[in-house]
Amino acid sequence: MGRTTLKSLAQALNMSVSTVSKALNDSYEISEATKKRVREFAKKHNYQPNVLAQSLKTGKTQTLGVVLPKMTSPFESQILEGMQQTASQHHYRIVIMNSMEDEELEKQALQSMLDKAVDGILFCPIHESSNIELAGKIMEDTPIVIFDRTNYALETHKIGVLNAEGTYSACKHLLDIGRKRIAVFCGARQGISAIRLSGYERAHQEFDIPIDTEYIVHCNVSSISELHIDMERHIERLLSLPFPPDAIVGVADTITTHLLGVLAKMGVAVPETLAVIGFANTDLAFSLNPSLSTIRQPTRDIGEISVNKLVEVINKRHRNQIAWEDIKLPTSIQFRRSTVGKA
Amino acid sequence: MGRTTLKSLAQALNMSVSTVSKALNDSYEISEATKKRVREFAKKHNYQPNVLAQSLKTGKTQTLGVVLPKMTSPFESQILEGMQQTASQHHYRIVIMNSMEDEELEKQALQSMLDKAVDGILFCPIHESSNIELAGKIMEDTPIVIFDRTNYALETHKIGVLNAEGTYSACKHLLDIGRKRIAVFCGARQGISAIRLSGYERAHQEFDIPIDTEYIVHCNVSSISELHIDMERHIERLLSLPFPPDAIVGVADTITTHLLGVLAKMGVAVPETLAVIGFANTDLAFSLNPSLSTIRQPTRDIGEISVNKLVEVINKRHRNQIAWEDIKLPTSIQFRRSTVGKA
DNA sequence: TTGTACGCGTTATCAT
DNA sequence: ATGATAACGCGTACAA
Repeated sequence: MGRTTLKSLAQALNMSVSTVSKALNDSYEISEATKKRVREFAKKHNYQPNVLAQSLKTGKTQTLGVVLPKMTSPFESQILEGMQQTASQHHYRIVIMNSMEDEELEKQALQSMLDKAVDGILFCPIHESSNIELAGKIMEDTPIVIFDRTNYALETHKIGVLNAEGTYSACKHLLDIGRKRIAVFCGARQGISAIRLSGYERAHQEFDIPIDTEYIVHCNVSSISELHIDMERHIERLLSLPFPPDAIVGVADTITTHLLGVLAKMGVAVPETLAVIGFANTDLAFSLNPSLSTIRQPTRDIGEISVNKLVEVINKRHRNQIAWEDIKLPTSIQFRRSTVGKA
Repeated sequence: MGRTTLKSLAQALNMSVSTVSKALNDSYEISEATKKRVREFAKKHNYQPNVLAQSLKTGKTQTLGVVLPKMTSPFESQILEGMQQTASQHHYRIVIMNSMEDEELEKQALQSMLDKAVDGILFCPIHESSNIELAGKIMEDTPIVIFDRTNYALETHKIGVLNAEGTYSACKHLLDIGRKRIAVFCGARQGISAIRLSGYERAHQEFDIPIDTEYIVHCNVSSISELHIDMERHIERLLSLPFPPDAIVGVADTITTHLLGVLAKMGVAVPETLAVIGFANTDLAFSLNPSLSTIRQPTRDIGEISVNKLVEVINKRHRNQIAWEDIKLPTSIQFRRSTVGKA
């Protein structure tokens, strides 16, 4: 059996295709009587309009593209779920392209969006300037919204978090509870990591505590095993300093969570010897032992707002002269045993 | 500037649309000379075929739909990433619909796939019979592959894991290291949970150990906080039995990981008082303290094989008389300190 | 109020 | 080897 189309409906109902089309689209030029007849008949034969044909005609695909570097950690999947749900409310579907932190793959992903198969793009770039010209070109006819890694030189809406604030609050918390010698474990020297580091610096300035550069650690995050080795090395070094730190702040999910594992393996007492806090969006923070104090990002909101903003732009008549927003959502801190102890 | 289309190319090159089309599709009826001319010109004006028009014409969308109950835990996102990558290799894109464990939403998700906007569907059902008639109907013209929750009464390819085997191996491991009183923490009484429980039973039969029904615990998994409360209650009960258990097996990711947190909070020594092992696909197993022995599912393979099988069916001429496969991949166990101690 | 005719961009059939 | 034409399913300006 062939699919029910406008044509088949029209034939069966003995009217023209356009009448049926208009009736189903609730056009004012069609009488209530026929509308009802058509609608009922269509429902009975459960007619589903062919979205492809619709899209071809209208130029709208009701599809949003997401390009992001990875999607395995809870942070990304929470964002994705937020996007998915919000998009769904706006009657958009979502196609996901994983750039896998690879600039060439990212290029391909963006390219494949260029063929007018999406109405808008949610983009989390590999780094500050990855595929920037391409992105700019795409933006000429397809709106792009940047999320998470908002330090990207494209004039458009950006949705991220107050990264420096997060680290600042974590440090302030540590200082408040008497930990004055705070080490910080970063990833790369650039990007978000650097911004988060600045919060560390500000906290120290405010509390008039000089920063010991020995305490600023850049970990090798090329792989999990490398990370473990490197962290262990750094911890050993730090603990053998004349003035060893009494706390560590992790500025990325992977770093923070694995840090706790490495410390446990090394037999370092947390929080007695070293208090630990850091960015982490895992639900398992509670299950870690000691339970982990975390800086949480509002992932769901990031996803939701990104989609809302994108849809807003899509529906806007004149895309020039939009006042682009650089939205920074606040992080929230949860104090658990890794900083405050048994309480 | 308008988009470059076949028509605009044809005009500029002063030939017909069909010639250009054939040239770009490398048709044998076009001379090498013109092919080259056309290709170069198209590249220069970076022509991108309109996939919508292509799809409308060919009936193929090069899109796969994924319908799954949730996507926030690492287990699902690992599967998704596997699917995404494999699909990409086959030149398919992926659209994801989240059913959020809700049968009505699942119905909508499936419905929305019905409009011929996808070439095939990767489906992880809410439960054994959710939307089964609808799925059957869809299968009449769009192939479906079931993944993960393979106890679903639809005649098609299914890709899951040897669930009973996993629990069996975990129990065997515990028995081997001298833990003879094993409790098991399950979720619902049906579905995968029940299957995994059967592995528990088989292990006991084989080792000639009678099963104490007090040891079989069904947790309230309606929410995380409920789960915590319920688990704590059960653990208290178990430990005050005349013959308390000396090990616990968790048969679901959430249960296993949160179990460790609850035990830590209660101050129960792991593995001294209770050894813990269970299904869990989190990378954080290492970071948990004690590090967690886990039954791991080959998530990446599940995603990859599901897509491969689906694409295979899509490309098959005669869809009747396919020998449907019920693929069960082996799980793997990683022994860590939560069972074997400091080693 | 309803119907006719055309076009969206592509592929495919049939002439030339 | 190349070109004219129809068709995919839909929306819509225009005619009736």
